[in-house]
Amino acid sequence: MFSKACEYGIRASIFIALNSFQDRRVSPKEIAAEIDSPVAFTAKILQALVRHNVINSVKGAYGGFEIEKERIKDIKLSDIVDAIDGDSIYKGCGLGLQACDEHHPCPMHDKFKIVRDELRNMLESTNLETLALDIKEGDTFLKR
Amino acid sequence: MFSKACEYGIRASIFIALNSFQDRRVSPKEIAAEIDSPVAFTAKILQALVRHNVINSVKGAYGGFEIEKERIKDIKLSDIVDAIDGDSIYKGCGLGLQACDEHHPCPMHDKFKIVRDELRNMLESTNLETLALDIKEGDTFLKR
DNA sequence: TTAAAATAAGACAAATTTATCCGAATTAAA
DNA sequence: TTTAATTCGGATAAATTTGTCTTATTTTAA
Repeated sequence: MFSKACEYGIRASIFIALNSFQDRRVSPKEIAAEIDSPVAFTAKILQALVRHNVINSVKGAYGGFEIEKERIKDIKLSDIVDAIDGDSIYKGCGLGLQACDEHHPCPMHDKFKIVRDELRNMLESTNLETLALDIKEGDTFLKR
Repeated sequence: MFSKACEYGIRASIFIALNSFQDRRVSPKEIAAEIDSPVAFTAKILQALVRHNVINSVKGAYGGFEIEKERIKDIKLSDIVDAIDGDSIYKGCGLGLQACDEHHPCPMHDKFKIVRDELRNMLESTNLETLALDIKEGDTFLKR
């Protein structure tokens, strides 16, 4: 469904949000350990998230990655997916046709549209705050 | 969402079904031309579909690919996806966790489950007959 | 029996994704 | 101002997916 990069990106963003609630910046090393991902690859993904203004980075000693507390509730899963995988997963044609739309539908179009819209709605209505709070409560997990 | 191989596989299967209704066998060349895909790669995918008993092949002169007429309505999209991409797309964890389930859920688990189940239901309730008939009516298309 | 028309299968190549490594740039504290 | 702790960026490599090519095998018809 999502690329590995995107999976790591979502997991990393949740972990960063969780720490930002406590004003803690985290390093790629700490993030990778917590979400069980390759460090250097994770660092690359973090840079992409910084470029897309999903997270912030602070260079130098005592630096690390963070998200402004007030923005945590405004960051949606779709923002992260957009930044890493683009929007084709919840906007494109299920059979990969470039020109697929209502006027020139692929055979799966109508039925796939329902699924795709459900996915889009889910990604656009789920924010980092909600996800981070569940982790905090110990209800959900970021690895295994 | 689906791999290229899977997209080609679905489109090819629909085209084969369409021709099998008229007792016509089709070649990889004809299929690739019709669904706008690379011939040799498509041929590879067809072989995988044969191995998984989704379609039949007949070797030698006057051979080609076909589906027994009576089976067309019994072949579901999920059979094709299973054969080429496996079932992880509509059964696995959205964040790629191996151990994600009700007892050890990832942060997206509950919300993703709804989407995933919708996808599974769609794939399992859509058969080749339905898809082929829409093409026949000129309502839907296999390329562009 | 031979030739032609097909699929089958495996080796190879290109493109993309996933992953690693290293040096440069930046920043805070000593 | 120096040092240590960081992110940033680019080069490289490994793995996977996508795609090509060539040779075998099978089958029908002449």
